Amino acid sequence: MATWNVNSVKQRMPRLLGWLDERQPDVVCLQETKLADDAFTTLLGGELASRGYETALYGEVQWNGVAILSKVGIEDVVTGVAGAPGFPNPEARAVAATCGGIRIHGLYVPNGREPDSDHYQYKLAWLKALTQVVADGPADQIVCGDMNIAPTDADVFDPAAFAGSTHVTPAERQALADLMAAKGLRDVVRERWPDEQVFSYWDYRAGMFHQNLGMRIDLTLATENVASRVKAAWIDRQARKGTGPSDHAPVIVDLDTAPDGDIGPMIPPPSAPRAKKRPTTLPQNR
DNA sequence: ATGTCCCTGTAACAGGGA
Repeated sequence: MATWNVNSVKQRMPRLLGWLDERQPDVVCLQETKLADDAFTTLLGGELASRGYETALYGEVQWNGVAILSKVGIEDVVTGVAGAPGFPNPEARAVAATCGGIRIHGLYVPNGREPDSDHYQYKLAWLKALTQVVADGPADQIVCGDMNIAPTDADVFDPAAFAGSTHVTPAERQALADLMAAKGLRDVVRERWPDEQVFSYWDYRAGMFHQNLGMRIDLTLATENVASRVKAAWIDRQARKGTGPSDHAPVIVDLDTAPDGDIGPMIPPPSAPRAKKRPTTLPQNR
């Protein structure tokens, strides 16, 4: 499964379709689609259906917008977060569905803008309501998306550069910690890369991506049942390169098809045939 | 520090959001 803030699904369509064909995820959570549901379906419905995806959409005309794409079923769809405030009206920032037996929450958490602003208070209240929804949910859950919070100082390129800014304040980090504690959620990408700089967002401006001056604010959090099935977890930086990228990279998590141990080891036994060595005469790929 | 990109509305730019 994967989560990706695409920053306009209309602008990102060629990149998104190519990426789906390349990575072939079973479930994808999209954020900042910036498209009403009827326009989303007109634009992408056929392309997604031909690839085997069903969709759960919660969009708006101009801002925000979230979606879940799934090849493994999409049941009990819920849009929005029960009990969450609007700003002042409800915004399209959350969609949940059960896909392949896992309750998936695809989220675009409010930005917060400035500490102690109305929008910042909205962000904290919204996260508190989300925490209750997740706490009331089943044992198999994934909470993912653009959380607009860097969990620790290791998740920003320079903590000093973020002094006085949102995304790193103690209150935001505490709200995230409370959300994780409510259901024992694990940050599966950080667990896989405990000592690496792994960013998911780089500002478009000033060559930030080129210099790897980014933040890790797109998270995949999993309950114990699901986290124990994780076989790989990474941020797909390739998708941030080249022409017409989003400012966010996708986060990809591979799950075993059954709880750990049920289908045997993933590493082939020594007797398994090895892949042929590549001939050394191939031209260098540069 | 605000150099980019994306949206809408209104008209080939302004203003908001990230």
